[in-house]
Amino acid sequence: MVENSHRKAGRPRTSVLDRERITQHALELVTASGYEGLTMQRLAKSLGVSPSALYNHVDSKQDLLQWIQESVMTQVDSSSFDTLPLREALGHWATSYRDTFSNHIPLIPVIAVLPVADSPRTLRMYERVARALTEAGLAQEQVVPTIVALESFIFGSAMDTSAPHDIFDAGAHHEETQNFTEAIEAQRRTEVPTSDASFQRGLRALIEGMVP
Amino acid sequence: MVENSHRKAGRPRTSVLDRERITQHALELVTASGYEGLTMQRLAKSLGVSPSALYNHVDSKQDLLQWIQESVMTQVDSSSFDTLPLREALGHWATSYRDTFSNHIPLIPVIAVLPVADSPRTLRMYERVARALTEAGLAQEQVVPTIVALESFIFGSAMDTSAPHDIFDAGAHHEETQNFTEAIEAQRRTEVPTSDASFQRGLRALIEGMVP
DNA sequence: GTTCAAAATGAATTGAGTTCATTTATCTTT
DNA sequence: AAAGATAAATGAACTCAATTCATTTTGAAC
Repeated sequence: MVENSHRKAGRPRTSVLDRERITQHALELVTASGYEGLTMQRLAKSLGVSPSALYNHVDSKQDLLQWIQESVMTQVDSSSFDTLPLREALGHWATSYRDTFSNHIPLIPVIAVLPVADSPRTLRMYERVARALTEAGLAQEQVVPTIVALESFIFGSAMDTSAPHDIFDAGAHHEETQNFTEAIEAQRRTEVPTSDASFQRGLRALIEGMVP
Repeated sequence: MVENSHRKAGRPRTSVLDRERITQHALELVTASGYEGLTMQRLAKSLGVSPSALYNHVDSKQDLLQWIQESVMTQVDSSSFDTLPLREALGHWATSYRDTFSNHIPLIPVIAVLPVADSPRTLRMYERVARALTEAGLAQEQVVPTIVALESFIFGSAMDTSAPHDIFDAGAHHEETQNFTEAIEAQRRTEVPTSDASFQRGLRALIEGMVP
């Protein structure tokens, strides 16, 4: 464990690095060149420091990804629960959640498996949604399954946004896949991107089917 | 591209390796020790061959993962569309799909982004579902969004199954997250695993809300 | 038997994350 | 002001991936 908080004795040299600066530079790297571009070496260079110096502050790259998650989480907008009726609020929140993580897909497998206690912001978000669902009269034992189902759909949909637009091209197999091929064509004619149409459609169904 | 199929001239030595044997051994490795255990080195050793020999048959590890995907896809059961009413059939299919990929989570980001033309079996599965939806009278331009929404939910839910059971422990933050904490407790009392309850609940909502 | 080309080899390359002994710099204490 | 304590930073090294390439092996076709 790395501790940078309560210092006691014999002061060391003042540090160039701290969690905030590291996270900020990591996010800049990700924005500029994606998660493939985020290596400890490059991050160190961006901070003007040697790679090993990072390990005085972060335990591992996994750890760094958690810091990034916590930061990215601030982009998810939960404010609609204060201003809109439940169903609309859920729609806004879910959309914001998906759009945010569309740009941070490699975080998803990390998040999906990590204890929420490590991410206060995530926890606060869950609490806000749970409160809204409870106040709307949803049976208490259904609150968590409802949130998890929505989140699973959101994560899956976020990954879907990174699919190439021609992902469904059947290539050589058009004859054997008539129904599917024609459905693709029909959808294409609507001129709505498949991932958006799918997200809207699924989200509506989930909310109407699970939320009072 | 690697071609092992139509041979023409000057016969070389008979190969120890082919797609089938490579895929089979890769799957054994994955089953035995997960995807972290699947390295080209270990795969080569399992096949009694040097790592570089693999590259006469596979272009890259990505390629190998696609082979695995194609093989794993056979475990997804689409037969219910021949025997059950649409909604029940979708339920069976989706459940089988999720259960299959619960054991192959690292494949999900690979699949989600890859052209389906590269996976004949996936394509056939889509065709089967598309046909069922079309025959049931679903508007043609809604067929693909319906499938994609279901699949996003399935993938997200599959990832969720690998979460630790105590993922929602709020740790030190119980006071600030009353609603959520109590919801967790209520859900726990049902003695149904959270991931299963969530999947059932979301799946029902999606089917009822999207399928005639 | 000679030829030819695919298959297999093994050494080398690249690039990642991480560790560690050592040095640096600054605060605290005397 | 000097000494002591200690976090921070360094640079070299280590491990372990995937992948490449020059070379050798080998078995079918002629």
